[in-house]
Amino acid sequence: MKCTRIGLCCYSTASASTSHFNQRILHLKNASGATKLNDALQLFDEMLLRQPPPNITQFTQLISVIVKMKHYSTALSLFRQMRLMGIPSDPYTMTISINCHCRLNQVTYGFALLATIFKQGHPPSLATYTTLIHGLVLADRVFEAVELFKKLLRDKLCDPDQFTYGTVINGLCKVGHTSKALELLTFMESGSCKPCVQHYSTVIDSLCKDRMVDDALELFTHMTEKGVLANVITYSSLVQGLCNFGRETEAAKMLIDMEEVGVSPSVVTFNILVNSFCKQGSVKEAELAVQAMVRRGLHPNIITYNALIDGYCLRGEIEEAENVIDRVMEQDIVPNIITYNSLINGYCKKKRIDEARHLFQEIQDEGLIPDVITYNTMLKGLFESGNPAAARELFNKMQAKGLTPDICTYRILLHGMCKNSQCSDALALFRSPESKELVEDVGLYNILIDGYSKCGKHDLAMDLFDELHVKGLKPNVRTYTVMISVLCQQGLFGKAKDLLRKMEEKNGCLPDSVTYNVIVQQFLKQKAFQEAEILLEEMISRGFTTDSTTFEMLLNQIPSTRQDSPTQTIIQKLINIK
DNA sequence: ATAGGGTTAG
Repeated sequence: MKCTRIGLCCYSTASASTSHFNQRILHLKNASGATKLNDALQLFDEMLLRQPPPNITQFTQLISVIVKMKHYSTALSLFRQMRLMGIPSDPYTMTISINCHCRLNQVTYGFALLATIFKQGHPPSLATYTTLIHGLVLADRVFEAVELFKKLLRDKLCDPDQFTYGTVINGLCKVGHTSKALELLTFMESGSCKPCVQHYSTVIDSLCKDRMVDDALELFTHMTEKGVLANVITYSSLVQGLCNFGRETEAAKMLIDMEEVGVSPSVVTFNILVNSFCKQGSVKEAELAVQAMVRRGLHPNIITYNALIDGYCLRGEIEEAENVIDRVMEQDIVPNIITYNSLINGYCKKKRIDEARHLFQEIQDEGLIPDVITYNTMLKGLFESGNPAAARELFNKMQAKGLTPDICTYRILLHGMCKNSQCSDALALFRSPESKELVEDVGLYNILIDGYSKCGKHDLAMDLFDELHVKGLKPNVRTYTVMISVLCQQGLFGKAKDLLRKMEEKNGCLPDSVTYNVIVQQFLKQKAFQEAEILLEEMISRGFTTDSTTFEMLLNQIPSTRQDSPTQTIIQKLINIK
């Protein structure tokens, strides 16, 4: 096609190629597969070289395809190439560029482009503003996002639409300002841009995550009354919220409810239930839920099976877990690192450390990369099998492989070292510069205080308790329990009792069942029966009960007490509870 | 004709 003059020939060619490009763009929009990106880039090159250049809208459409595939830097480089070829940007391409920069964590650059839009003499559109608001949300600058949103309203720059509201509501939920999100939802209801199921679902989900399941259920009823139909995601969020609170029965009922109104539960919905049953140890119920999903024509996926495997492993039923692996393999589902983490954990719990080590090696030979959780599991197993040296070696190895230990790694290490009479090594690790970032953790102090007290170094334990306050960390119920135990072991019973009162009255930290058992046992050992009885009455009235050790110590008192003595009365009360 | 957001599982 050699058209040297502007004429009919060239015009018709351009028009033919326009529809040709349109077709290919349309095709790409619906395509999926490995060659999609390359095909798009190839088409872009052809379009860029075409004389006369194709319509800007075609470029916009094509680059949008690339953006949807999340190739933001590539999209930006294509805009750069267009500029070099003399194709000017317009408010549409600018908005896409802003979006790309925002996704690449360069919201500041996005605002620079906003200035360019102004300079070009265009008033920015709602889409541009919404993109920037979203950019601020992505950058965790939700306060500024809300300010910009308010500015739109105040200065009447644009009327927000469902996109804008959706972005702001999501941002508010993301930073935990669910009540503000709820206010905005109410504000929408009073205006002309009514909230839809997605807006409600976002807030419902956030309420569930804030542990306010009943508020979530209330909002769910409210949206239904407003005539907005819940979808599978709304229901799944609620199922999840209920399960997190141990309300599995209501969750299962929710599943029935949704089917009655014609919303089909998805694999995700069922997985939430399956997982929840497994976590609370009822793998049997979980298996029934899996059967129910299969009956509905849904296919369990690796997440379903991982839940079952983990459930069996937690119960120590390794054989059952291995059977699930076989079911996975039969269906050509590929196990992932999470599958193996559960299994390794199962072997470790059963003290079958050699099998754990073997599996750990085997998955690496297969090309799977262990994550921090794999290493944490192995470390715990090695310590518990009495091999701190191997644990230490593995800890070095994980760092050499570029994995950053997390707070759990340090807890496992410190606890393991203390248990294996390496308290001073534990403290050295705790003080080492590489763990500096993570040591602002009460849990680590609890472990060290406990460790030092158990090896008789009470002074050091007390020093650590003081240090915790200096660092501004708040002791929790475990810290107090350990400290109470330390004080008792030193014979400072008065101080122990004071601390028990102080934790609650001054620091708002309620003693739990362990706290009471620890202190009661100490008093019983000292034959301070009256003190023990007062505390036993208190713990019973608070709904706690004795553990087996405490109960046994009490029973041992029976021969030396009268029938109507306080001790026997308490024992009778405890029997009634149990 | 072309741009922007949103909720569910290990």
